[in-house]
Amino acid sequence: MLKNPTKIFIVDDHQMIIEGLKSLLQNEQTIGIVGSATSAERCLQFLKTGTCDVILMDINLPDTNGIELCEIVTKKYPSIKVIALSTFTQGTYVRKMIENGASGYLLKNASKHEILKAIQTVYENKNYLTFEADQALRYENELQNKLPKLTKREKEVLTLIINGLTNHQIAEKLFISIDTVDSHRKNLHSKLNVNNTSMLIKFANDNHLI
Amino acid sequence: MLKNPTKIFIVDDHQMIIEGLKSLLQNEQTIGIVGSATSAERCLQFLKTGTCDVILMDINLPDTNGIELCEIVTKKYPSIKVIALSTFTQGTYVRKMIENGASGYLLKNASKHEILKAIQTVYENKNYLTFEADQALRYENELQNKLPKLTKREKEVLTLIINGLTNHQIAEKLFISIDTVDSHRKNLHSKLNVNNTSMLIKFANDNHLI
DNA sequence: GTTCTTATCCCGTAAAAGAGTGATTTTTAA
DNA sequence: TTAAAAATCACTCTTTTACGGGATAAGAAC
Repeated sequence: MLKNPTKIFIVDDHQMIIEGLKSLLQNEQTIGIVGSATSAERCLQFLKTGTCDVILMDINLPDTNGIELCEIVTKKYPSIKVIALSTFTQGTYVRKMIENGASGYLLKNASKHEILKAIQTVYENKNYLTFEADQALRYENELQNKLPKLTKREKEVLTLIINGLTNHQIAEKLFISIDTVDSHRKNLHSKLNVNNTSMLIKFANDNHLI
Repeated sequence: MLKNPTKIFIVDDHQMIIEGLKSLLQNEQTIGIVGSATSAERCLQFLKTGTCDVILMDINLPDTNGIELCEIVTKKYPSIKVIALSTFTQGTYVRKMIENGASGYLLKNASKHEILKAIQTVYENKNYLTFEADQALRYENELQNKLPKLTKREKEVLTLIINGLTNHQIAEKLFISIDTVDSHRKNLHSKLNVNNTSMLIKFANDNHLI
């Protein structure tokens, strides 16, 4: 008994990656590559007339980024599953793709075996995260939970501090008193456990607070 | 009259890229792919027994990075030409690869035509830089020339400031007087045209001074 | 051999930031 | 609706920066 092959579409601005994937997958009977695109726009163009089951989608695209494209596609075509393709496993990327409807996350050094497994898994309505992506996600959650929560105003003040403004200038910009700015600053210091401006900036940069 | 095909070796930790390049280049009579590796170590392993004319080399490798590998290969096997492969065109990368012996720089979204041209160019002992890499290099040089030159001590002090140390702590660490630290700080301010610590840090970060 | 750069140090003043404590109002959430 | 959290402002005091002057010695550059 022969199944219909799973229809795959590839979006990546690197022609080499597209060729690589085609080359890796072309001899598989269970799947068929129905097309590819090097930009978000061309991908959407294809979907107007064509169809597919699974999209292998690069995160870094020239026009729209993969995260937005993912959102558009999964909302407009709920039956299509998206697997994110990336060189990196930064927790934020993984999280954003999942939040925007991706069902899977693969690294570009994935083996043929892993790619096939990912495709099969998402085709069965399950999620597939490559090991590193899963780790990154857990790690990010862990970190995020350990970081003190800054209020909206505190973040605002912190941003201005990082941009080189003095308390006086910040006060003017936000239409508040210098004492208030000073209060926010003191709270930032005690929350983040630092005691001068440069340590504050260092902490913010190190932890991508802004 | 038939020429011997140019022997190509590929180093990239992404199996997809290797497959893509092979797929793109396999039908070219002028070149022949003699092998590939997913790490610097395996590349060096190959070169002990095998040979090639041109190596297409990814900059970001798991073990040694491409910049070091490039240096090793071009010193040990001067007849081999290296073309750097990268997703990014950051001036520093381009410069470092060229400094370490690379003859070419390609982006991973290069077309088949450009790849062939690059291979041919470096095989003729000339250099090939993709447009973006060339631009990035010029831009970096331009920037570098515009930036004020900091002395060794000033950079040292700047680094410590960025790490959150006060003048007092810096003075202790460098075994100099607080007044001296203050002088360096004043010079940094006037050279970089800023007037407080956070602007100083911002400038340093924005221009990759440290 | 003289000038320029670098690194060092000192003085003094004013401004800014750091730190403690307390208090009021508005928003948010339980 | 009531308690908690966030945002606001005020006052004091200390420490740190910012910035204006200098000055000196060693070494590099010319």
